[in-house]
Amino acid sequence: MDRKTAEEVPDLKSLLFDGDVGTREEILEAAFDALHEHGYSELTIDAIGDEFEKSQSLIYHHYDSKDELLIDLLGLLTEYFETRTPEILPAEPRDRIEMFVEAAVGLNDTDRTAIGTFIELRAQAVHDDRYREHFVRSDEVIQEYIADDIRDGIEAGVFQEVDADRMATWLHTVGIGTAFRSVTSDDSWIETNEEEVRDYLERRLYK
Amino acid sequence: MDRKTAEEVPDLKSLLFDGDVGTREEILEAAFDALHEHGYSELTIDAIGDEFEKSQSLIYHHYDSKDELLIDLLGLLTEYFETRTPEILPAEPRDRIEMFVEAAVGLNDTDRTAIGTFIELRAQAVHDDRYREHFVRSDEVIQEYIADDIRDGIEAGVFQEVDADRMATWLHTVGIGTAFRSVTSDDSWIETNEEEVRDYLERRLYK
DNA sequence: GCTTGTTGATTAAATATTCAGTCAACGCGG
DNA sequence: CCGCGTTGACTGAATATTTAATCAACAAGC
Repeated sequence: MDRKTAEEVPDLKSLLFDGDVGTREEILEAAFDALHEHGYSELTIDAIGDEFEKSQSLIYHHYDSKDELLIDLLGLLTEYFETRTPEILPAEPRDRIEMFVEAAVGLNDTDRTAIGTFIELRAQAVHDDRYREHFVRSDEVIQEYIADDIRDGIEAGVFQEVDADRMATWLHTVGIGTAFRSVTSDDSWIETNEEEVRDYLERRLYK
Repeated sequence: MDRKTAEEVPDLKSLLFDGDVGTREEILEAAFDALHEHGYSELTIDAIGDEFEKSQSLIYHHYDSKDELLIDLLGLLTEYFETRTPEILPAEPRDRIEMFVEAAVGLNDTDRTAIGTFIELRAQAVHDDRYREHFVRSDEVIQEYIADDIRDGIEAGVFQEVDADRMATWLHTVGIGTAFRSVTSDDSWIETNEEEVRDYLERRLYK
């Protein structure tokens, strides 16, 4: 079923919760792990319970339903991306753009397992508006980060005078496409894809 | 849950099966309709049975399991895209590329509901290699169609001398990203995205 | 001793799958 | 042609299993 080689999943706990890890957080992490292991359509409360040190029934002490738990997890993940993204970006506009491209275009194996989980959650938005809302917002936020970087670069004179919003929209779409394709297909196209994107940036954005 | 306005689903039956519509085909269509209505994770045999004129239990006369049925449906859909795509393309290379871009970038509402179903199936590939195989192959096929069109255009002198495989890879990735994003988010970015893609083609591909 | 967290067992509903039996069509020997 | 056995499509109900959710009881800290 799964083609990943290493079993280790990025430790969401340490990423998402600095310090105070209560039961609620343990549950969220268990849900994330179970989601990663079984996929959304096979995700059961039992499976979440298996990833959870304490009793499965304790989940219902903290959440009213499985649904509510998953929506909470989704909120946590999107919020994480929105707040942490600007914190880890380098200072120089060009480095910042490179980092976005790197993240989108050059996924390593560890990232890919996490991104796969994220993609599966996103796919739920096709039929569930509560999911859709989260991604509408997170797309806006991420895209605005990119647009800001482009504007900074233009201001600093290292980028050409492009339409920042337009290029940010496009870059984000390419990122989503690359991520989706890479977790649902093989590797054969990745390098070629990256070449074209970088070539595009050289011609059109960088001075 | 759903933001589509019109209830009509594209008539798979008439699209996929010309003439001889046996029970097996009716089941496949029912599965497609149910998938469209409920989404993959909420898809039950009962729901498929509801879209199916005959008895629900008859499904098991034709298929060993729900799983087998869905894999069969997937095969049918990918095969459809692979064989029909070249048949409906115009003659001129530039028109052909335009049609690909149109399909990827300018999704109307009817298309979007069908694409949503397709995207949900594709998302299963994250955890199921049987799904993955289908998309690896169909990506290759579609991408090769695009590459061929580009080569034709270069030969005919209407396109610049670009690396056809590289641009085809990139175009297909953009198509996947646009499709995925459009069925899991809102509309606000669509036009901007299209502008950038068309601008890119004008600069980089068209003479 | 009251609140909060925790547990294992239990329930009720949902869901996939099976089954016993009907029916219509078909082939074929008389 | 006429009975008759065979076959495959089909049905409604039954079954087996999975799964979400509940509950009564226990423990610990305050």
